[in-house]
Amino acid sequence: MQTEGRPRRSDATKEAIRNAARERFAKDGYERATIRAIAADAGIDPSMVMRYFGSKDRLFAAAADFDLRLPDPLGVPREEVGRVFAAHFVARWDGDETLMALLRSAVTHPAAAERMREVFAGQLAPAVLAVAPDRPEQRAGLVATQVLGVALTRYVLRLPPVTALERDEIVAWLGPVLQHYLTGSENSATP
Amino acid sequence: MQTEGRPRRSDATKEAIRNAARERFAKDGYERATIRAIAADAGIDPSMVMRYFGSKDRLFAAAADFDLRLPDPLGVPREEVGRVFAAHFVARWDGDETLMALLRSAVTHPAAAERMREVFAGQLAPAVLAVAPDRPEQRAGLVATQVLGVALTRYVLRLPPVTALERDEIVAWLGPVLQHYLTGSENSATP
DNA sequence: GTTGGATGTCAACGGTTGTTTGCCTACAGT
DNA sequence: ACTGTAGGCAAACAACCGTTGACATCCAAC
Repeated sequence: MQTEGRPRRSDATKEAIRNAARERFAKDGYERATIRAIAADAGIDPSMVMRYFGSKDRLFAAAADFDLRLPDPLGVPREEVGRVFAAHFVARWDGDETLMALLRSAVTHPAAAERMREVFAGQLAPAVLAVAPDRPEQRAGLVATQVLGVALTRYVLRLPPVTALERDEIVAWLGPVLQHYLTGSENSATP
Repeated sequence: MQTEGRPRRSDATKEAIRNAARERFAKDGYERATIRAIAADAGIDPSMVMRYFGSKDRLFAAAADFDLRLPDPLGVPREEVGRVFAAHFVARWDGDETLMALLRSAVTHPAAAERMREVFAGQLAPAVLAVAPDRPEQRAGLVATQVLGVALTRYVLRLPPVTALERDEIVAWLGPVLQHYLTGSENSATP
């Protein structure tokens, strides 16, 4: 199957729609992000969105293609992997609003929730497996609770004490916790 | 101001509406939970919802009145407060769908997000203050990240590794983490 | 028994949504 | 220069939303 033909004149429009959709989904969630508003942001007619993406669902799928870009855990000392992961996640959340689009939409839109599950099962779980062969899925799940909890309270709910934290402070607090989940045991305190 | 008159015949209807609204808001979030669907669940006409609650916003406010029911932290030994809090939260999430209604709605509805901030500022922060006078708001915020992260991944996103955990296992993993946030310091590992 | 307010139903309004259809324009291949 | 096709726009569709007002019905107080 050929996915890349010769560049077409409409590629720029398609890209503009995708970008506008990402912003709207990130800011408003799936239901409040209307095709009309997305089209207006992209400077074109709503029907163009349908022509190029078929439906709102498929537009969302195209706009919410997310890559965690996790670092290779084998490159860092085992006792620092928690801090490295924490630093990576916090930096990743700030630089890309795709996760926000995914998070805001996943709460009410089943397909978005499924995509979120795929991201963590397909990207986080393998990385955890490389550092902790003992019950890796469970550890990956626990890491997800803490990491998504920060994203939720900081960027979506905007709890004042959490938004007030500096990135360094978050990393300093979260590092030992993720280390606990990655290399600790159920009954141990933080390592 | 008198808030409680003689019992009226409509009190049962009002209560039925509130219960149906709580369920719908918990399952579908604010926008997808329609007044028509709520009224159908309660077995009455949609216009009754407007008569008794005025608007959808005020119905939500009435249905999402949430109490964390936190235990008094002064009643438990200082080194066990993390585990006690963890056990309480996990049990609290299971028994009451009001938090789910609040969480699912807060992601897209600003008023619901504000209510969520009030709950944690007004109920969690004071409890934390009693056990940790040093930077209590910050610690309360950190506890919120972990606790809401579990609620999000377990009950909303339904990440398989998290839903698979038993309540005891969650408490065992979360206890040291909350203890870290409540009584630890930024650079310490073990509390 | 009559009256008056509380309780409830029915139908409709104005607005917004995702999606479809028809038509016009502009450009690339011949 | 001509033509076929891709790019783009405007209008409309059917469905659904929150909300409103007019009208029926019940029950309690006089």
